[in-house]
Amino acid sequence: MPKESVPAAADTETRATSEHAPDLRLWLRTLACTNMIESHIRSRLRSEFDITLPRFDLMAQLERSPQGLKMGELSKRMMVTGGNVTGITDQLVAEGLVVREDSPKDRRAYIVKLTPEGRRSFRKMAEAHEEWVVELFGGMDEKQRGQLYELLAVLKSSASRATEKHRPR
Amino acid sequence: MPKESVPAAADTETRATSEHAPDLRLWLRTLACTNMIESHIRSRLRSEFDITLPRFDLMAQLERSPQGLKMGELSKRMMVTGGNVTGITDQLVAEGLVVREDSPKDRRAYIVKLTPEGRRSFRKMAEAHEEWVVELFGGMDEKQRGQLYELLAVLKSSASRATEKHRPR
DNA sequence: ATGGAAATATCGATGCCTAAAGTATCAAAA
DNA sequence: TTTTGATACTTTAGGCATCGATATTTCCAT
Repeated sequence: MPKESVPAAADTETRATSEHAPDLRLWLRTLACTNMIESHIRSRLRSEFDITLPRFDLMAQLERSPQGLKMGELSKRMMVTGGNVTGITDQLVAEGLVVREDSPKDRRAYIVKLTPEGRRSFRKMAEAHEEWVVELFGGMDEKQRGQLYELLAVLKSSASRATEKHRPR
Repeated sequence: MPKESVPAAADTETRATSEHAPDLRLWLRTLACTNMIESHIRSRLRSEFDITLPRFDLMAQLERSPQGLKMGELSKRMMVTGGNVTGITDQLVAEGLVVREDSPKDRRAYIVKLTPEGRRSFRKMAEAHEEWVVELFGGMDEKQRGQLYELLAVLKSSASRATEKHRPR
């Protein structure tokens, strides 16, 4: 039985048509780039390290905070809800990459830490991850990357302002 | 009991630290912009039209193909797997926005079409959606938007080449 | 002190997404 | 005609994400 063909790179830009406003085309192109890159990274994390992006992200937070983090702090830093962190942490604990320790100060809370194996494992993955990103952006020259970086800052504050205006009740 | 605080805009850029390679910071900023915009759009689709982005996207495909599309065609155009399209279509059928008709030519296949109500509903949503995007990019001037559009084309082909090199067996 | 509000984490329900396996149909070769 | 392989779709299992509810603990105003 034939394996399902996979959406390799999620080129959302194909949604654009000539009738679309220029801003819409710009947005769809932005989305297409992000999807392509993120999907490539997900797929290599999976094929080369057998890990998912959310788990990698959680470990990245812990690597930067060797003293460990409470579930709620992880949740804030990763910008995801608490219930989500519970599940991802469960998985990493089961894999022996992370431990939950009781907080000595607050019996409601846990302190999550990388295990030695988790730390070792993460460092290898992070190195590869950075190389992939360098490859993905490697077709842009230094000046282009700088320009893009600046323009995205403008976009970010533009979008911030717009979302601000439409206040989340 | 306090309601769970929500990850409003997923600012992945906060993951960046000074030790990160410039390319990594650029990537995280790209991701941050996309997440912020996409999350805003999702949230407004939900609050103003009570619909999800995937359902909106599926309807957008059908709007552009008034003769209807087979499930497999939807899957290809939306760049998602077939099983996914099955689920989303089920929902839209239940809401009366879409119909599955038997293909007269091929008894394996369905033709999915917007219902009149689906079409009416989609047009209203699409108009609002476009306005939101215009607002979100409104803080950039014409020249900046043009530059961004061009730079993203460079990035897209750069990323394409990189993913090409690392051939998905 | 103590009673209520806030904080910490978990759980259950729901939705989107993939990969893999299963069913039905089609088309063409043996 | 029968078989064979490809195609169209569904189903199942697993992961990630949200939301809302709940249990426990802590904090604070009285």
